[in-house]
Amino acid sequence: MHDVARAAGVSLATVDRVLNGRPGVRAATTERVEEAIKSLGFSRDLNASLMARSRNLKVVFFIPDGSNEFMDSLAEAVTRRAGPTLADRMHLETQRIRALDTGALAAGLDALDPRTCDCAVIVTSEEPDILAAVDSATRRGIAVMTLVSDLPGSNRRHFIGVDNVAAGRTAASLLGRFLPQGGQVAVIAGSLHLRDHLERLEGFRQILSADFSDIELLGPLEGHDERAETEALVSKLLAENPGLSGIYNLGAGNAGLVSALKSSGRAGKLRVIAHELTAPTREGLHFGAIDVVLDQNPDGEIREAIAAARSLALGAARHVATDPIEIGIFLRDNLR
Amino acid sequence: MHDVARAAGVSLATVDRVLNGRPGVRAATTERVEEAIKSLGFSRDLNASLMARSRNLKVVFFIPDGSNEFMDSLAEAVTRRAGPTLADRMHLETQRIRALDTGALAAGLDALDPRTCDCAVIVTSEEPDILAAVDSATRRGIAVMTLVSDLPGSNRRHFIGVDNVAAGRTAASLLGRFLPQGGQVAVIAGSLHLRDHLERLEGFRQILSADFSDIELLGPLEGHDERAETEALVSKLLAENPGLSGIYNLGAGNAGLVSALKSSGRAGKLRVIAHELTAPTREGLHFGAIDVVLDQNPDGEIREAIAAARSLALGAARHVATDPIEIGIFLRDNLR
DNA sequence: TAGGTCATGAGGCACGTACCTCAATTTTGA
DNA sequence: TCAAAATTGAGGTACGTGCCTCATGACCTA
Repeated sequence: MHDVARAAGVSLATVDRVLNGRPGVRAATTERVEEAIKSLGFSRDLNASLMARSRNLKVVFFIPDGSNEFMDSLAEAVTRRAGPTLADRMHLETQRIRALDTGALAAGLDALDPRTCDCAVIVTSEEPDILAAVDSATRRGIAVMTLVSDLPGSNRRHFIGVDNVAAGRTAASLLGRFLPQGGQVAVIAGSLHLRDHLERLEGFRQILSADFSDIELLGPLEGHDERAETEALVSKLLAENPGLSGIYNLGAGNAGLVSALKSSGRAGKLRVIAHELTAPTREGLHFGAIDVVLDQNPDGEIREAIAAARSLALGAARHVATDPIEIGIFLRDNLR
Repeated sequence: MHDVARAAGVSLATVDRVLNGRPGVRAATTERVEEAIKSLGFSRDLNASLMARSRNLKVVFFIPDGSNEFMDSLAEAVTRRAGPTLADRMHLETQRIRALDTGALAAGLDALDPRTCDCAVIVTSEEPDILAAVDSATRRGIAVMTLVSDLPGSNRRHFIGVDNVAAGRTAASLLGRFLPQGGQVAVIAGSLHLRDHLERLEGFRQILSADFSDIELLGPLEGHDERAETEALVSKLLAENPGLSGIYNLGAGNAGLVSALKSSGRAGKLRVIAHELTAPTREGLHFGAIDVVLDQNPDGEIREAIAAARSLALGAARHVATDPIEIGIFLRDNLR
């Protein structure tokens, strides 16, 4: 800061006012300071800054509540990181929001006080009231990031998630190789209104039609990400199609999938691919009912979200670069 | 530190002497201070500490040089991290050491000055002179970590690497599902003297004999991780075994594997699994000569090494906890 | 008992930033 | 043109730690 002040011909106090957006600086002076910052390649020291304020960087994660096990593992990942990141003056808080309750999420965002919260991370579908709440939070000086599913058209500063089209392609590519003789494969989605499910389906179809024309696609069927509904659906599917050779469940409800496979007595005889490494899919892998699980890597997503929050806290940078999240592929044999 | 000093009934200076292992403190006093530290749960602030010394935390990576592309990607991962970590007062340096030149590695370790280097990360095989160099560096106060391959029996503070047995199991599990009719599968290793190769082979055999008894195993053959040798080996293999249905190359030399497959005209007709995502394996995936690549995740390894170095710099902690490195599984369809 | 050694306390400066006050200077508006 | 308002400078304290000096007092040995 001394160097910047000298280069711009101003005092430390003025540099401080510019850096922290405090009033009392003429536009021309601000410009001189910003030029000096750029030409010196100065970048503020987040750790020293937090120390000087004797304040932690606070990030609030809004994660859907309900019966979705993947969301639970996201929340657990936040909890796991909370200890270590505290040493770097970051305070992570988790708020569970009733699934699909956009009003509650909007209210949560509105309640954030910019004096105590620097960054909010939300998992949400695209809804107009969320869009408004994100913009309001941004105006108040809280950086908002989207996780898992993006919110295009909003003022969110960053998005972190996997490439779902690639996930669908990968599922097709594996199933195609698992079934060299061809056969019938059923696709089960949670809902065809969900962007991520649609993207996975798109990728799956792409590769199946391009590379594995011997495979006939059945569905997609909708299980609404629920255990009971998915179980009924799969039981019916298995009963009506004795020749079925594979299933790709690109949604949730895996507990139902596994129990239907078990009770049909055909677990292990069909090739099955599912999403997200959770208790039911782990069990499915372990007992051979599921062959492969594609995982969004919740730990990686939380890790990158935290890294992005630190970059955003440094202020200026309009665009933040993070490592892409890789899709995890799990068989019984490489389970953590 | 004030709280600790008060609780122990000593001055700040004495706490500082204890924390930094400086002389001039009676054993009884040291004990009082350490008790106060434990009962208060005090842990020093690495960022403030580095700032006070106006010094960066220096980590030197010793990475084998030569034609091994995986080692190159490790080095690139270090370079990628160097910028961002500098903001956290970490200075990363890479030294490439001629492959298998244990003398050079030992000399490199011996040349480290504890005043300018806090931590060394080495990739090495098990050799007595390396063991001695590691112990000497540790005595001088430099924390040594092993990467990729461990050095049991040494004073290394931490090991970071993947579970190679699990990698072998995963390869077998995939190949087994790729070949539901059974068939002949050849295994190619770099050298049966390398611990990681042996572990992969062990895992591969485990699963093949347990779950896929229709598959006949050919080999292991040794390609010594070299392009030309591997190419000759695979060409001969393909010529002599017209019925071969799969290949698992658990070593390097993938450029040779791919070109042998191409020139035999059987690329895409055999199921092929290889290791490490590098230029030749990417090309193999892209053109269908390789079906799956198992990757050690060099970026993840470097990330965890850096995190571990920070923990080690905090001193006391005898044991450091890091996230396990997951094996990456790549098909053409989820390439980064 | 004198002289020496060792353990400890007290306090200062430094690191890079935040944020405060007060005074001095410049700009603005009527 | 002059007072009021806005802008800027100067300098202080703080954050948690490292590292230095100097003084003091306890203990040991000859």
